[in-house]
Amino acid sequence: MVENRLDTTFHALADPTRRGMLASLALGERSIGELGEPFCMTFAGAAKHVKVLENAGLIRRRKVGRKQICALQAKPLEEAERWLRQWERFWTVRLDQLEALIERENQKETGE
Amino acid sequence: MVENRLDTTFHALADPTRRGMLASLALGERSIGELGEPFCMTFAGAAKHVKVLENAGLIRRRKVGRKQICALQAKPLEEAERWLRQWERFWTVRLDQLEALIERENQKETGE
DNA sequence: ACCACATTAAACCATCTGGTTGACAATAAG
DNA sequence: CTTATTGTCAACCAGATGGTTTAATGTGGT
Repeated sequence: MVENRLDTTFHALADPTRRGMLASLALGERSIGELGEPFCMTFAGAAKHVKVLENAGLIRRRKVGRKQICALQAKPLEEAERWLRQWERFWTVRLDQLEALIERENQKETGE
Repeated sequence: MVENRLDTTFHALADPTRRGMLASLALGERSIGELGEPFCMTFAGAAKHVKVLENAGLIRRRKVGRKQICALQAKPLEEAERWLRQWERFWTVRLDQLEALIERENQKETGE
């Protein structure tokens, strides 16, 4: 189901555990055990999240002795951010006109 | 499982059909039928995607006659973009040093 | 009143997800 | 060699997802 790069990137980011792991990696490299430690979770469970991040290209692993050291790989994040930036005008330029329009509609309809 | 705003936003974006619907909405308002039309899919199937987008706060609906007119609502996109921008330094400032480091590691290990 | 259209809701299905457990492999250390 | 550490793999589970079909609702047009 998940096919292209944006799919896998956004999917990887749609989970607080994985975003936490990325935040942890932002502070420095971590082994899988270290990455999973903050979350109440089995080692194998954490390893699955790591694999999702790896498949999305968001981290890179290298072996050091018996440890797997993970490091952040931000390229896919850049692509995702570029895609999102495409929509910037919809929350800036159009905001004023949209808001007026929506206000008017809300008064007529739900009034949320 | 899906809890906070970033979760629902990223999850909604992790699907090409839904991103396509957003792209369609970028050109103007659309009914659910119009949104689903480009994708080989049942109406009910398309309506489910629309509901995901709505739950993520990415679209807003209003009733016009017997149609449900959907309009883009970009606020959550802005939040997601802001979160992603947080990582910008990892694909800019650190890129040079990281690349050198990774190169050295690759030569020693896998050589991917 | 009646029919066609736009949408909703519910039941169902296959697959994916996020998590567990337990068995196993590889490496460091004693 | 033996043992503890670090990680992989496969099986399993409950629940979510993405899709279908079918039946029902609401609305507009005639």
